[in-house]
This record gives sequence, C-alpha cells and structure tokens, in this order.
Amino acid sequence: MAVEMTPSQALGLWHAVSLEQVRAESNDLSLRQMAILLHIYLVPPPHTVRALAATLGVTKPVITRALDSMGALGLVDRVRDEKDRRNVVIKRTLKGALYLERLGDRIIDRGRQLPV
Amino acid sequence: MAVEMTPSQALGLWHAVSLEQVRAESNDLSLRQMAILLHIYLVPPPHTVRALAATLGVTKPVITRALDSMGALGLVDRVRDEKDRRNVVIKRTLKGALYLERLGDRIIDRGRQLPV
DNA sequence: CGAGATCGTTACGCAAGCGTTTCGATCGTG
DNA sequence: CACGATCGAAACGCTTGCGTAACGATCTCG
Repeated sequence: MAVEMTPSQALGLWHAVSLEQVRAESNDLSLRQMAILLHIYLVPPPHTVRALAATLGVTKPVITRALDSMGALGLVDRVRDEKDRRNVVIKRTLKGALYLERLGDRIIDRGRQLPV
Repeated sequence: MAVEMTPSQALGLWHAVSLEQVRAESNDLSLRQMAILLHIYLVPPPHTVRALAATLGVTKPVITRALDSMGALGLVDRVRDEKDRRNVVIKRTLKGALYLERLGDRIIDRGRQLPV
C-alpha cells in the first residue's frame, strides 16, 4: 500500500518536517549530506565513494567531504576494504541510526497531524 | 484524513525525494532556505524578516541572506511596506510557486511508489 | 614485472553561509 | 519636535562547501 497525498498535504508535510528539523538539530545537514546519509542507511551495503558519487550525480570530492563532516559528527564510519585496498567501505553507526530514527518519527508525527 | 506511514515508508519517502531533488535541481537550497520558502508559500501573509527569524529560531541576518539568495533565483520578492516603512513584506513569485509545485509532484510521486 | 587504469584523497582558489555587531531609516510617544 | 525603540540591511572575520586538477596507493593484465 503506497502513501497517498494531495499536493497540499505533500508540501505541508515537507514544510512541517523541515521547520522542526531546523529548530531541533543545530547541526543542519545539507540536502546532499542528508541524501547520502539516507542512502547509506536504506540501501543494502556495501557503499563506496565512487558508487555514491554516481548515484547522487556529483563528483567524488563531494562525497569525501560529506563523509568527513558526517564522520566528525559520528553519523557514519569509513573502513578500508581489505579485499581491494583501493576501496573504502562506508559503515553505519549507532549514532547515525538514532539520528535517522528521530527524523523518521518526525515525519510520521507530522504526517499524522496533517489536515485532509 | 491524515497521512499514515510506517517508519520505513517515512524514511524511504525522504530518501527518494531528497535524492531526486539533488539530481534535478542544481541550485541546491539549504534546509533553512527550503523551510523559509515553504513557510512563505504555505502560511498566510504578510511575512516579515523578523517574524520569519522568530519562527525558524534563527537570527535576522540569516533571513536577510536567505532572501538575498532566493531573490536572486527569482523564488521570492521583497517589497517595502508602505504602511510602516521599516518593514519589508516578502512576496511570492510565479517562479517560486512553480518550484514548489515541482517539489510537491515529486513528493506525491515518490509516496505513491513506496512499498508497503 | 611493469605500464596503465582505478580507487579515494588532497590542494587550490573561490563562493556562500554563519553569528555578532553596527548602521541608517522609520516609527511611536511624551 | 526630539528621543528612544524597532525595523531590515551591511560590515566583519570565520568556517564550510564547491569544482577542477592533481596526487599516492593499489590493482589488473599483457
């Protein structure tokens, strides 16, 4: 069963969640960082820099920098691939999982509160 | 009737829309800018810099700068309030409405394609 | 074994956003 | 009419992210 919304509900949902996200989390991930984080946690591993860059349609340094900053926040981790030591495998963390769990809760809450 | 979602659907929706937004729009609004834009278009006017700052929980220069950059993109407009010339009233534009219409379409489409 | 391809990272110069502080313009009120 | 309050914007120094172009490390394969 898919999620059905009217245009007003769709934008209202985005509005309410964005607003609460801005107010609640001071660390303010960019849209790109958010897309990367969600991709890492929702798509089956393994994840590499190159594959993420291709998926997002951006250059590799963008991914490297995003992993730098999100790694500093403890949201993701990097491990060298021992099978092919050129690769870096991106790992999930407990903190990252909790961060996305909070986001998911906000989306569900706000969705529930939307008018018809 | 509210919008009901499972945790997996909520994050899946955010993931799919963020990903498509990154790939489609090169101009990459920040989360704050997006929240401001949605607020201007979804909440009844008038909107002022000060009120927006209070709503978002940020300082006034943040709003000024966001309006600068989104104004340069044609997504919003600024008009001096003739009743109280200290105020600036933020106006919607056709381009901004179309931008959000595209976003709304993406949200609806991705919501529809979500698995159970 | 060695030349070329591929991996992620780093270096570089630049643009954009931040928070704090200050500013000019305008209003309200005594 | 003048003084204090309030509005949004500008100035300042700083941090972060960008795209392009390189780089060292590692793998592949003739």
